[in-house]
Amino acid sequence: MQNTVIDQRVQLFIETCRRHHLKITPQRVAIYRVLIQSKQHPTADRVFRAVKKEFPNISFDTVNRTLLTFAGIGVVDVVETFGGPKRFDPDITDHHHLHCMACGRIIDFAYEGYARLEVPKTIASTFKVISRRVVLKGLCDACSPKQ
Amino acid sequence: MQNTVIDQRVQLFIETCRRHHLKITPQRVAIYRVLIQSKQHPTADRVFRAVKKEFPNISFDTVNRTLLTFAGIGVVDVVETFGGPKRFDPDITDHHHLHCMACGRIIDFAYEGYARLEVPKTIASTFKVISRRVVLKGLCDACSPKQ
DNA sequence: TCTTAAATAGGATTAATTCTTATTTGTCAA
DNA sequence: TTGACAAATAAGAATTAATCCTATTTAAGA
Repeated sequence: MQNTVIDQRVQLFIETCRRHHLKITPQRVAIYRVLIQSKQHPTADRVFRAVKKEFPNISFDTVNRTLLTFAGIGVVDVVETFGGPKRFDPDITDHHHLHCMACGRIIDFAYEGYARLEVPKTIASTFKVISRRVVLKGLCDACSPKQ
Repeated sequence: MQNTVIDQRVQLFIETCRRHHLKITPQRVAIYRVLIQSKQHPTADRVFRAVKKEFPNISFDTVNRTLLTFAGIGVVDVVETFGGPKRFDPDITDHHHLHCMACGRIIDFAYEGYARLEVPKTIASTFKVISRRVVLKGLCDACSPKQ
């Protein structure tokens, strides 16, 4: 990702924090920077270890709590998983996920064929839908048995 | 669920176990019976507490290990979650999920509009799809703010 | 019935997450 | 610019979820 793009996203992030009366701390900015540059839907521990390079005595709890705070104001998403530690997604635009059952990799994809996954009327009347996503389970290229 | 339906499903379950050379233990049958009668996508702990009524000294580990074994042979599914303990689904037919973000309830629904969630070609060529599901996040009836 | 590998119970261990408390630090108002 | 204060942090303790270890038991095939 380009530096200018990163700075733009950080700027938007800071504005979102202000709107929610969250203090702009260097830790929060560093955590957000790590997040938006990560491709792998990282766990809190992965983010922690990456941020630790810049802030050697940041605590795990700060990273974890911050990620949950970010999720609370909608700047990151907690990704659906099938057990194991929580994983975070800095891409909050509409997209879908492939889960490799072998290596655990989660791969983003967009597909206009799913663009309007309309919700059945019987559901829409009793359930307020906030987000919708197609989740595919399977085997990624690297994990598929080669013949 | 009717007793005859339960017995039929248990019979199929037993046959599946035999096909996979798994021993038919009373614990496994009891765990399976609890599962197919549960509507709430229970955690291992919930299953444990339910089975404990019948087997007062079954161990949590047995229940948990058994559930994972069942998932391995495909008689139950591990459901997608957003953190927290694993949850299990005895319904292995194609269906979709609503997740209430407030109470954590997971609601099954079927919808023929999603019946053929075709996979984009670019994905299908690099990823072997095993299952597909629409995951909706939102608020269930009980948790929606009333006006 | 006998043998044996698989499964279980129970407790210990590890992993993931959250809580507690003393200290520090952004932010807002003066 | 400074001071006050609520919010945020660091560090470690505590909790919850999951897994491992080992001695014992048991289902299933010979």
